[in-house]
Parts: sequence; C-alpha cells; structure tokens
Amino acid sequence: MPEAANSFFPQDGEEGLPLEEMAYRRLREALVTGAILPGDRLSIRAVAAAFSVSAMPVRTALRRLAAEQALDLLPSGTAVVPRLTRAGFTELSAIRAKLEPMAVSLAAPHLGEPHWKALAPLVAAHDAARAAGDAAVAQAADRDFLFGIYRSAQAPLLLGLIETLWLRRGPLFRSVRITVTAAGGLRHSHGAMLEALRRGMGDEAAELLRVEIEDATRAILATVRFEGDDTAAERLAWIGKPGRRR
Amino acid sequence: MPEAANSFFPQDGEEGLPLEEMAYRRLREALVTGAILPGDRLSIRAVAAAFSVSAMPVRTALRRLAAEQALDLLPSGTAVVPRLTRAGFTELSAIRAKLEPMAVSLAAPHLGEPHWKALAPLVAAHDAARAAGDAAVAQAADRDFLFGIYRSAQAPLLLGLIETLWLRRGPLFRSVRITVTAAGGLRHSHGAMLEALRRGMGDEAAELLRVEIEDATRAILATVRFEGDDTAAERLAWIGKPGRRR
DNA sequence: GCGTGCGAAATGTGATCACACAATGCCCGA
DNA sequence: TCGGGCATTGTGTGATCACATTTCGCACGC
Repeated sequence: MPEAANSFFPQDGEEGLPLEEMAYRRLREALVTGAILPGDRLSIRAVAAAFSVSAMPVRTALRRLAAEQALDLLPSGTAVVPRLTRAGFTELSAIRAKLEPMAVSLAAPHLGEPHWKALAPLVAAHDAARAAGDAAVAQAADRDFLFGIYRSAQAPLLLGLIETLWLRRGPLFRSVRITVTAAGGLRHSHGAMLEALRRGMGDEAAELLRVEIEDATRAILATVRFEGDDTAAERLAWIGKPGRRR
Repeated sequence: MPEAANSFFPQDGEEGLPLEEMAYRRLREALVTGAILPGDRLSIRAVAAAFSVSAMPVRTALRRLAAEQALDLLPSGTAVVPRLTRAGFTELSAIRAKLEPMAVSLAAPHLGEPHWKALAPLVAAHDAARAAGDAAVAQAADRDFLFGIYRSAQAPLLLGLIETLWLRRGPLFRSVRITVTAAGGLRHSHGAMLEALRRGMGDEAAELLRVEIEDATRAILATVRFEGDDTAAERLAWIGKPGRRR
C-alpha cells in the first residue's frame, strides 16, 4: 500500500509514544477485538491502574474515544462500552452503505498497479481463511482490503468518519464472527470489486460494495441477537432476580 | 420542537456546568461563528487564561474538539483552527449530500403537527432575514430548520456525524456569509421541502435537500476564495518575503 | 421470626488544580 | 547565515473536592 501505515489498527511500537496515545490505542484495540464487552464500565482509575499510568492520560484517551462515539458517557462521566441495539446497528449499516461506496468511487481514479499487487493477496487471504474456518482472519483480510482502498480516496474527512463507524461496530464483532462462521460465511464480493476497479469501473465496484453491505446487514439482523432482544423465555426468567447486574 | 434542546448550538445557562463543558461550548461557538479564524493557534494556557480556568478543562475541551475533527493538532500537540481547502470543502459537501438527505428521509415518518408549527416560522424567518439582508440570521434560521428535522430522525449516530460536519464547516461561515450576501443569496428550497414533508413525501424532500446542498456547494466553489487559492499576483508578492506567517 | 424499607455511612468516581518536566520553536547575537 | 539560549507549550503526576452510587444496618411491619 503506497499510502501511510494503517492508522486504524496500529501495530505495536508503543515505546516512544505519549502515554495518552498508548492508552488510546490499547483501549481502541480492546474495543475492536471484543476484549471489553458492551455494557462494561471503564472508570478512569481502573483503566489507569491496569495500564500503570496516572489518571490524566487515561482520561484524555477515554474522552477522545467518547468524542469519536466509540464509547458512551454516563451522565456522571463514566465511560461505558456502548450496547449496539438492533436499531443502532441498522442505522450504522445504512450510513456505511452511503459512505463506503462513496470512498470506493473516489479512490478508483487513484488506484494503479501497486494497489492491485497489494489488494489481490488480501482477497486470496480472505478466501483461504474462510475455507479454513478462521473467521477472525477472514474478517481482518476484508478489513485491510477495504481500508486499503478507502485510504486511496484522498479524502481524510471521509476516511475518519468511516473509521469511526467501524470503531462503533467493533464490540459487535465477536458475535458476528460466531454467527458468520456458523452460517458458513456471507457472500463476499471483494474479488468482483477488485476486478471492476481494475477495469476502471469505480462506480460498479462501489455498487457491489453497497449491495454487499446491505446483504451482510440483512443476514446479521436475521441471525444475531442484539442488546434488548431478550426472548420471552428470558424475560420471564429475568423476573424476580433482584440482584442481577447489567 | 418536541425533541430535546438543540445540542449543537447551546444557549447560555453556563452556571452549573462542568468547566470542561463550558470551555467546550465556548470554543465551539467561537468556531462556528467565526470568532476564531482558520490558522489561529489555540494554546492550552492562552485559552485557559481567557476563560479564567486552569489548563485541565481547556485541554480536555481542545482534545475533544480535535477528536471531532473540529480542530487540527500540530505534531507538537498545539490545536489550530483547520484551514478548509477547496478539496476539503468539496469532500465535506459530498458527504453532507449523502447524509443529510438520509436524515430527512428517516425523519419524515416521525414528523407531525407539532413539527409543522415549529418549522414553518423558521422558513418565514429565513425569508424575512434574507430580504432584510441579514445573512447571519438567515443562516441561523436555515440551520435550525434543518436540525429540527434531523433531530426527529431518531438516528443519534447520524445526527452526531452531521453535527461534526457542520462544525468542521464552521470556520468557513464568515466568508460564505459575505459572499452569499453579495450574490443576493442562494436559492433555498426549504419551503418546498416543508411542503413535501407535509404531504408525506420524505424522499422527495430529501432529494430537494440534496440538490440544494449541491447547488450551494457549486456556488460557493465558484465565488469563495479558499486557503491555498492564492492568485497569481499574490503569489508573486509572496516571493522573497522570508519572514511571512501563515 | 422473617421479610421489607429507609437512611446513613462508606466507597467509588469524576473534576479540578498547582506543580514539575521535557520537547519545541523562536529570537537574538556572533 | 548559523548557533545557542530562552520563552512557550504540551505532558504527566499527585492531591483534593464534590458528587453519585452502593452497601450495610437498623427499625418497622407482617
């Protein structure tokens, strides 16, 4: 990828970084990978202790994540991992279906030989991983494929918004991964997208992506249980349990 | 407006609020109204002194604005009011043209009599203000009209993104105001939008907005000078002035 | 006696400040 | 024009304050 290093999923290299940046990245990673789950409360002190730093850098990092909508803030100021509801997921997907194809269209004129060389292996990696049943790796390949294109769109504002959306969707990854694996994987059109881009048909590639996002959304809505989706049986079981949490 | 108070342009009531919130709102207001201009550097200490608070709340507020893309951060960490380039403005407008009509479509089913009562005066206020040549008031009425609808879309994530975009566009307001005033005002289709919404044609209203945004963008691109748009004469005058700023 | 409520104390948590440290950039003088 | 010193600015720490929540215990009622 000729562009700068992926700013979304930074690798290690946490040596010389300011502590705030370190805290921010670690929290973001935890969010995206599902290490912390929806509903979890992140108190400044607790996180600071976990990271062995003082409250300030953590506070800044937490607020930054909140400003990016990756965390919610209780009225008291405590940060919580947002629970994605069915409506929230629908909204998120609808926005993605508008912005990400737009990024593909914008990127198309900027793509060239070096990009094909970088993108093609990612499609192959996805297929291989899915065939092997490793949904996490397949997802990672997909993600790298898409962001490889998005970064080429030369649209920093748009890229930032898309990253925000992915971050917000992060906590859902775990369940989606399970579901998708169980379902044998969603159709993925990245190979066709790449072909369209090679032929210079940016809008066609964008349309493929839009359809893919909408299909995937439909599939997830049909199979994944969301926060607040308690079944009748669960609601009944819930009644009369005064001491429950969450 | 039946919804909660406008969170984008808060009025006064800065008594019981945390200082960080106060600093945040005042900075945002300054940004949106053009009180601080693109390129201005906002040092934590300077702002803290201006607001008569210590550095901490200001620091948090500045970082929050930066996370929302309303401010840029120099590598050193100093916050600066972003300069909107021609390309940046084009990108911003393209995103708005996708998201804001979407919000209108989503809001349509939720609108009812109370909304018409609240929105109609805003259209009238716009017309009156424009007739009187008061572009600032006309803009404010437009803004309230649109956000009144957006808030009804029941899409918090989308609303947040749109607010971010407006915030980012804020520093440009001053020049746009001048230009638009000089040009006699852009066509505005809010009356027609309101009519379409009343008839339950949400998509039609959305389309009107999309066209309006695109027209306005075109007009602004054609008339407003952007950062980096130096004319030939200016570029010539620039040569050989080693000590220049900005 | 057992269950239920209410209230106060204890705890947790965020907000803010003043201070110390280090990196950055600027300005002045050679 | 180049170098060095100094002012500015961001980063991070620890203590302290006020507020919110939770928890525990006691008293009341069944």
